[in-house]
Amino acid sequence: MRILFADDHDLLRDVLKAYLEVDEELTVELASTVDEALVKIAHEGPFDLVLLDYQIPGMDGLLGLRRIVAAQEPRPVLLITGVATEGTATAALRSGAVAVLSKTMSVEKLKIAIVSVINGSFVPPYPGSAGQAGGAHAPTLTPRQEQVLRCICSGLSNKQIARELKLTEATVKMHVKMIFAKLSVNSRTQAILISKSFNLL
Amino acid sequence: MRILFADDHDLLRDVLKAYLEVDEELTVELASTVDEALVKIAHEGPFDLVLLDYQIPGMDGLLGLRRIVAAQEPRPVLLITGVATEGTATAALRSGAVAVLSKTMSVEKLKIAIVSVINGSFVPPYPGSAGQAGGAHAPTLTPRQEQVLRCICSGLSNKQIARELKLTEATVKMHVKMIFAKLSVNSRTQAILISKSFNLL
DNA sequence: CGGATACCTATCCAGAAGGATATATGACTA
DNA sequence: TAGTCATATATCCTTCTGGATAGGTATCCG
Repeated sequence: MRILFADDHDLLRDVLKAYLEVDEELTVELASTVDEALVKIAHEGPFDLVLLDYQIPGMDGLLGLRRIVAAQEPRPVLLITGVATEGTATAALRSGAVAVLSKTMSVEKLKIAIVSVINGSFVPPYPGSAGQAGGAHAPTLTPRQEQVLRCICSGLSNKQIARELKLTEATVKMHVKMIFAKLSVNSRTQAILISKSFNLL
Repeated sequence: MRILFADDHDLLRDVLKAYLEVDEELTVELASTVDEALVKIAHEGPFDLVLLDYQIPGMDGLLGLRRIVAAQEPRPVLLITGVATEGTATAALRSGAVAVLSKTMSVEKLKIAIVSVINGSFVPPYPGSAGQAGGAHAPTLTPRQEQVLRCICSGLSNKQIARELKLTEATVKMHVKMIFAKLSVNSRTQAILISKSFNLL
C-alpha cells in the first residue's frame, strides 16, 4: 500500500516512515509542502492514502487540504494535527478529509487508523470529540521498563544496562522485549526514535 | 578515572556520559546544578576532573566556577560552553578553569581534551582564540557515509539500508564501520545519539 | 484466600551487528 | 603516471540482539 506522508517536521516524518515501513506491505513517500505533495500525486498517481499535516507550508487555511483531496479523489486523505479544535476538525471533514487525527495519539493507533482507512473499515475518531475517543495515551511502561528504556536511549547495550541496574542480562533482555512489544518496534534503534519523537521519557 | 559532568542539559549529559563510559576506564558522575556538584565533591572527594557547563543553574557569573575550583583544588576544572567570547574565556581561566571548551567541538576532541587534562599533557584551546585552534569541526563524512548515517538514524537495519540505497549488505556494513570509526562509537544506537546531539545531519 | 501484576532468572536459537582483511574499479590530482 | 580517496563487494568470525518458552518470587487487591 502506497502512503504519502506530507509533513514539514523532519524528525517525525523520517521516524514515522521508518516505523510504518517495518511493515513490508507499506510504502511511505514523503513530502514537506502541499505543492510537493501535489506534484507527487500528479506524477505518481493517487496514493492509497495521504496523511497530511495541518501545519504544513502551503496549507493556507484548509485550501491546501481541498487541493489535495481533489487530486486524490476518490482516495482518502487523513488530516493529522498537533493542535486541533472541534471547529477546525469538523471544517476539515467538510473539506473532504476522511478523518482528523491528533499527533498525541500513539503510533500503533495511527497505524491502525491508516490501515483501517485503506481497508474501508474506519470510524473517524478525532480530537475534541466526545471524551477521549480514539485519542492520546501513550503505551504505559512499568517503572522498570522505563528505566531500561532510558538506558537504551542512552545507547547502552544489554550487558551495560544489566550492570547499570544490577540485573542479569537475561532480565534486561526480557524487559527490552516487553518494551518493544509496547512500542510496536523490533529494534532498539527504532525504540529510541519512537520514544524520542513521542517523548515517552 | 572519575569525572564529574555538571550540566543541566539532560540529553547532552546522558549521551556524553554514555559515550565516555564506553571507555571502561572512565566513570562519569552527573550533576545538574552547581550546588549538586559541590555536594558530590564534598561527599565523594575531588574528582579527577570536573567538566562544568557555563550555563548551569547556580553559576552566578563565574562565582560558581570559583566555588567548584576551590572544592576541587588542586584537581582540574574544565569549563564547557555553547557561546563563549574571548572575554569570558580568559576570565574563566583567571578564575581557575584549566581550559574553556566549546560545545561545538567534536566528541572525540572533547574526550581527548579530558584525558589529556587528567594526564597533565594539555594545552588549553579555547573558542575565540587564534583561528580555529582546537575548535569545532565535526568528523567529515563522505556523501555515501552521510546517506548511510541518515538511514541508521531512521532506525533501518543494514539489510533495509542495502535495499534503500541499492547496495550489498556487505557494503553497507563497511560504511557503517567507517562511520562508527569517525564518530568514535561502536553501536548504531550510539551513532544515532551522537549524530543527533551534535546534529551531524 | 486466589488472582493479577510487576519483577527476576534461565536456556535455546536464528539472525543481525560489529570487527578484520582482501580485492577491485573509477575519479581526482600531485 | 603513480598515488590517494571514495566506492563496492566478499569472506570469516565473534558477539549482541531479538524472539520464544518456562520458570520463580513479592506485592497489592477484591
